[in-house]
Amino acid sequence: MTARPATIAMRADSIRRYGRLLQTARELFAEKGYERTSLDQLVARAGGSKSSIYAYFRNKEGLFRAVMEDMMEDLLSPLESPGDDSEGFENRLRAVADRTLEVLTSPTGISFVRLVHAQASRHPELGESYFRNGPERAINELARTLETEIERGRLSIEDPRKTARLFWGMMLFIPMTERMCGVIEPMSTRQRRSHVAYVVREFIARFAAP
Amino acid sequence: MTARPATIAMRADSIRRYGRLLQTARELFAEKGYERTSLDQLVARAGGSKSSIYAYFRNKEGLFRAVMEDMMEDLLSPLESPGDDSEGFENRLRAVADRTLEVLTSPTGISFVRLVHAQASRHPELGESYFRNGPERAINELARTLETEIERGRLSIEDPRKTARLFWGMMLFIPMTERMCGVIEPMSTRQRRSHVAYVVREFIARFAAP
DNA sequence: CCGGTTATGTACCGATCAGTACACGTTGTG
DNA sequence: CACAACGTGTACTGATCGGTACATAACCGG
Repeated sequence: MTARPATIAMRADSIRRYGRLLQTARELFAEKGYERTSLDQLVARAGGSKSSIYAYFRNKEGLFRAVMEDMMEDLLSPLESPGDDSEGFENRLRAVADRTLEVLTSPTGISFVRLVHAQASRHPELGESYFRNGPERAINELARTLETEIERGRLSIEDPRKTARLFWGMMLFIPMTERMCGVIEPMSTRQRRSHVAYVVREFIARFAAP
Repeated sequence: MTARPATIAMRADSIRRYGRLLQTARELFAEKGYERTSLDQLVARAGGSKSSIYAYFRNKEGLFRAVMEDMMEDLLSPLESPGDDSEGFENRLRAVADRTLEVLTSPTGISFVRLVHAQASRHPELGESYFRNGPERAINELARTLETEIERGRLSIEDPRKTARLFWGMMLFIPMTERMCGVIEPMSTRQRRSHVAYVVREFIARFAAP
């Protein structure tokens, strides 16, 4: 297939091939789902051959796991930025909420969550891993932020973790559902900002200390 | 396959066969998803033969659409109960929220939502139809209830529809996500009641008129 | 420059799929 | 009772799937 005479060293070439297979598999799984993606299609689009797939990933399931790990890393890493304490509670909340909403409602994010939900029964460790590193982490980190804000006397909250769950629900549920059902396009920056501003404003107003 | 001599009139027999195919297809799609369910499996479990499937549903896609319409009706009908005005706002809110949470986090509900989300890109009308008859209706009905409560001076809310979206997010997002990812079992009645009571209490307390 | 090892491309395999052809048995009608 | 119409079961088809055997090509240390 590749007309390139391959004068380059095998090592580097293999790495490139590996990355290309992984990237293309990602696109295909995102477009068509796991079952509707065939390895022949993957080879046709990415180049190389099925032998490479089985050498690198053992089988289709192994390829899927590798793709999902790769996607998870890419999607969750933007959410790790620590948040600058100097910008104040409201701005920090807005920043982290906006990043989260952006990632989750993006085409890649929606495809990823669809794959996780659809395959969670066959791959329990996938659903578990996503939940622990995604939603649960977001809840815990927000809870810690809320605690310090409580100590400063700015919020009137009894259980920070439960309240963090409420916040993420208010922020994400409807936009996510709309995107998952395909009734809205990916959100523009303006739409996102507007939604985030509204929810954060409501949240702070409603949960502020009297 | 069926040893029954079929002395009954064809008409009634066909109806039973139709219903049995629909019901069994529903179970199979819920268990294994659309792509992993084969029509041979369906015939093996439901009895009858593939000819009947193609006579009744035209093809596999038609069967899928029929199954999803059937499931949607079953799932959404419990949510139509009007709600008794005499029991007061808080109790009505609790009742409708509990029914909704029960339906959506049940095994059937989770399977249905997974199918909708997974097939929404290939069947835009399916995602649309679910969203309009499910989430959107729930939002609109809650918004109407909120409006009357605002008029009575009990709530301090500017935009009832936006607030209804917040409420459903608080109520459903985390439990649904946990179920979709497979990190919790179906909720017990106690768990559901407890969650509903917490969210409703918080909601009313935070959004009450001063 | 050479021999053994590894990676890759090609051709193929059995299994399984959605969909169909066709013949059989049942049913309502003359 | 006979005949036409219809619904159903069986057997099949061509296509496609994941996975593999094998030959070839590129690399390495000697």
